[in-house]
Amino acid sequence: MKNSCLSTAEIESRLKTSGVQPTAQRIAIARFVLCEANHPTAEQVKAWADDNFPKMSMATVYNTLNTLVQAGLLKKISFPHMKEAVYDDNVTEHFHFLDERTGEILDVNPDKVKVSANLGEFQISAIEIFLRGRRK
Amino acid sequence: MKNSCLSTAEIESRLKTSGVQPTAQRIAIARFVLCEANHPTAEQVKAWADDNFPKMSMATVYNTLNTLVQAGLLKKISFPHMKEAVYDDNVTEHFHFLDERTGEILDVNPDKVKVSANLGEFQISAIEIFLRGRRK
DNA sequence: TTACCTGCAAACTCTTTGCACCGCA
DNA sequence: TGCGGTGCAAAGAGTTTGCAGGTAA
Repeated sequence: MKNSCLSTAEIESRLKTSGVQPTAQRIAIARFVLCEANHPTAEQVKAWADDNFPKMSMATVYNTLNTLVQAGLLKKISFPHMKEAVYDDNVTEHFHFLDERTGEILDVNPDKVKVSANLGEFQISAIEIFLRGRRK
Repeated sequence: MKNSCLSTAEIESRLKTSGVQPTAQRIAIARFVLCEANHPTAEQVKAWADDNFPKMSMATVYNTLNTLVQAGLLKKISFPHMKEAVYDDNVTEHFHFLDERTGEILDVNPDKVKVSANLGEFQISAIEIFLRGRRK
């Protein structure tokens, strides 16, 4: 579990602030993705829900995740090495590192990476970086 | 059409060299992807085939593209802004730039981009960079 | 009451696979 | 003749959507 974990009440408040009506399903999923999970897929959210919530359908999982993305609480990301999308609770600009040994995705603070590109007549508005490697 | 365009005979020779039996369908697709197209999707290859080849099925398009990828003549890539895969005839290391105005994908020579990252205990084995922007 | 959310199933897109047929070595 | 490639259709994964019923303000 992440150290920045929030209480149910805090999740509810964040949902309201973002204009999302806080239903039981939304609070549960938001809490899981924002507090417990690390770049989960919809499948993983569903698996968690099956163990911790009575009768949640896959459609509700997707609908809820999409709602949270639209509200700006999550980012939907697709990585080159997997076909399913993952949901990232870190909505600030950052990069990703894949530990090829464990398959784990780690966030990389942009401060850790220096990039400079000169594309002549093309003006760059955004940069996405995906690193692979392993623990030394 | 790209300036590095190859004749049918040259394509056939490249296929043989790569251990791929040069059938009519494979020569046609290889020539299109290696010479005419720019990061095409399977759909675009199929559309081209419908106009330039008698009766080629979607399965053959996919099978052929996969064969060419396995032979090392193409790379299959998925970009964050689209769900279908594209096929890249540039198999050397390089990055990509999306012109947000036209949707066009441009290859970026690694020389044009300087990256340095310090991830402490994590050793980086590969870097993928996707740039977005527009022509000035 | 009314708007909105949920569950289910069906649809949809992209890609792969099973199988019969066919052609070239 | 036999191996391998092709075409077709069906299956498959991931995701979205339509609709009926339910729930909360």
